[in-house]
Amino acid sequence: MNFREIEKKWQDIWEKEKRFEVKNFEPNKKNAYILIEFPYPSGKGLHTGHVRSYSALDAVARKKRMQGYNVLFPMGCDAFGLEAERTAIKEHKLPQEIVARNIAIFKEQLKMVGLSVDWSREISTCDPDYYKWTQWQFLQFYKHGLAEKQETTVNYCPNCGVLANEEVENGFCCQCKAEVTQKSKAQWILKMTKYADRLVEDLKDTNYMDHIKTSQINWIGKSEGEKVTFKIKQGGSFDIFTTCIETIYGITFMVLAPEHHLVEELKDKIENYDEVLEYINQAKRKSEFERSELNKGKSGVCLKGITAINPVNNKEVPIYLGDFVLASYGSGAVMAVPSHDQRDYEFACEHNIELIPVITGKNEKSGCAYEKQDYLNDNATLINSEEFSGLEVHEAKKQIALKLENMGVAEKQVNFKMRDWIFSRQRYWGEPIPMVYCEKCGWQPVPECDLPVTLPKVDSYEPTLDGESPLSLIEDWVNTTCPKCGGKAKRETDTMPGWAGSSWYFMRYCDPKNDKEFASMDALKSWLPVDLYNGGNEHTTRHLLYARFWNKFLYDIGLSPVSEPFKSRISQGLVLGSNGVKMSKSLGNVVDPRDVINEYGADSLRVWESFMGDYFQSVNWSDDGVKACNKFITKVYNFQDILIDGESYSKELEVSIHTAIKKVTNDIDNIKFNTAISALMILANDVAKVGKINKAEYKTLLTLLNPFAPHITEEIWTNQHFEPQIKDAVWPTYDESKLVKDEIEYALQINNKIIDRVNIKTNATTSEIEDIAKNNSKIVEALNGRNIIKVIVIKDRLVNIIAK
RNA sequence: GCCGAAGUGGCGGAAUGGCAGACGCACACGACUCAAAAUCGUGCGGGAAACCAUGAGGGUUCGAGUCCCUCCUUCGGCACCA
Repeated sequence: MNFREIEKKWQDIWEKEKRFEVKNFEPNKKNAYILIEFPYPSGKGLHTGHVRSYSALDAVARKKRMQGYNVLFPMGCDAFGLEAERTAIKEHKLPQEIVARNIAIFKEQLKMVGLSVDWSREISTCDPDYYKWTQWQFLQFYKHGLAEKQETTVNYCPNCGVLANEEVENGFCCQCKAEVTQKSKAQWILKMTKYADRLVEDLKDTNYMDHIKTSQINWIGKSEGEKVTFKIKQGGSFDIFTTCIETIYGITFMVLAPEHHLVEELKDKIENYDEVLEYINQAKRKSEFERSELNKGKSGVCLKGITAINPVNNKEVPIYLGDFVLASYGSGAVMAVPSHDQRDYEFACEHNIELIPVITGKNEKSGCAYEKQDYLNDNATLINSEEFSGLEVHEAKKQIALKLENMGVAEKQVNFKMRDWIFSRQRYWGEPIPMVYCEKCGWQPVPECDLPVTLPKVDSYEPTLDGESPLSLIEDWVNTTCPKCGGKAKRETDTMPGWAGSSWYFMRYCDPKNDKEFASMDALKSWLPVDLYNGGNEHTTRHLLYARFWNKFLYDIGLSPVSEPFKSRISQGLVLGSNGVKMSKSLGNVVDPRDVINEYGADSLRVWESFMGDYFQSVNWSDDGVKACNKFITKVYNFQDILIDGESYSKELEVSIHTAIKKVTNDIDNIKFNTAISALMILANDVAKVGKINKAEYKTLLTLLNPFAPHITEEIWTNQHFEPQIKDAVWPTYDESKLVKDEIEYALQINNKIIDRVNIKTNATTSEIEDIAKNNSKIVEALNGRNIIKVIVIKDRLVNIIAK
């Protein structure tokens, strides 16, 4: 049988019929929105790992349609990004060309899989008709005060300009191996932190898998504590944030981020300023990630000649710079309590600073700090803390905070781990940020009627050495007029990050051709929220957060109908190469779906990808598995040879059929595709054993298999002239009463050891079952006169007799 | 370092706290064949057995792959979260 030929035939028919095109409103039908993260069309094309989620979610979509839903199952491309730009530079082509080429490959691959995608809604983030609206939405952020320019640091390579984190390897440029430093730069940011609380709070309105909710919550990282002002003896003051105010009497030093403004302000008073400068320069060479690694040692330098005053007892303590303190979190300064914080402890050991224990309960010589998570559980009390000594920790926390607040040196503060979203990139291949700078009027938004601000086509779009975007070199594009005063002005040359376009694409799918607005409210109302959103694990924190934030903002200004855009979110496991390593071109373990489809057919590939293992876990690719699924499909195909008449299920297959319907239905709903396929294989085995199958049974089998193997099932269905056509077939339902067998086998145990197995009538009562067990001859023999202490009856499973 | 996920036969993996290994691969034997492939049938964790087996060690329970604690290993994410 030539699978490929059959599949091509049906794919052409579907396309010609526009079988999967969907209307926004379909009277008498409920809408369902099934979404897969749109792929980034890299030059590598899709590998069999991508096909796993596509075939799985396609099965969900196809089943939903047969259950009477109006299903939106769209596809598009996340086309802006670094890789296309790099490839373009390497191949001396335009990124536009590279992307067009990659999209063509990717579409060819996807179409061969036979997905029920509505291709008429296809979008691409680099299409001006699309990014016009990304820009328009940025302007709304700006107009509502959520976008502004702020000083941030960027990775800077003297030869290659600004680098992405990804391009920095151990502090060196991945291209030219030059040393990378951190450079200060004004960049556009979106004030996502304003939404931090709601982004945590509203997770309760979603059905994300628990670990995904946890990831979101941890990323946002809300913590409540005190902001405390410390005076500097030599003049001035600074703020710190702490969640452990109860340890304030244990402070033996303070640590500032190397970038802290005090260093500059107090430079005349710092006795070892040269040494300090040297340390700051060193810190500039490290990325935040490197600085974050505890095992890199506790580097730091003492600011000699200046000291801080602990407001609680006026004690004078030294101030250090330490690169483990980040300027971007809290106030860029911490109070250090080495007896009760491990990191402070290690820093103190390194720099020979004293320890003052202020909480009871732990041997001081244990070589580590007695930290919050431990002492909070120990009902510990304070020591060495003046009037607070003897208080239980929770009480001390309250009273110390109160005292400091009354003194006017502290206030309650909520901090978030999450930061505002740095939205500028000094890159060519992204959406131009639609802002104009006028000497007189400052930053001005491009008038909405002038959107999109299109990317100019240029010859050179390599990053510039002055750290500006390559767009800055295109003078006739940069120079423009001020929308406000009409005078000379310059365009913003930074572009948006790849995350921008992907933060709202699911909305555009609802109304992809709209040229009046990014999507009409009616269209959005009919589809949102997305019922099932699937994507990679690597996107369950950042992309998901950005998209939720973006939507929440649009919701607030009345442009999105829902406050949470995704009802549920799942993430598929990776498909690794057959050697158990992530598929990559350089390792030569990439499997192209086109090769598999040409050899075994798309249906075999799809069934195998569903069957290969738990959807959420990673799994190794195997060719043998495709072969096995091909065998299974062929077996179902060959049932045409043993087909007999019959419009209702036969007695012989009735239980098998109802069992399969129940299992496949529930398993698809619960994202357990592997056991759904297994249930279908069991049904096929039962049919083979019986040696015949009637029309009603075959139709049900084909319907259940259709979401996974849509081509071959439609081929068989059409060959046999089954009525109605499969596209109008209705998903079968099962009858619970038909699942009940007359008898069930029970294991009879004594003290958890199996003594015998017996069949017991399904409708037997617990006491009847107990009696059968007690009177069983093998049990009686094994008991050998021992006393029965307890009998445990587990319905449909076992009886366990506890005897002494 | 932090956050998240996961470790079950030769392999991929099943298993609402209840008979571990469903379903499939590989393998072996048999049928069909001159032969092979395909197909069909049988067997298939270890052990002669008692028993032993779900990364290691503890715990809860009549009963633990599943729940709790301590470790080890692998994978994904990261912006040290004070």
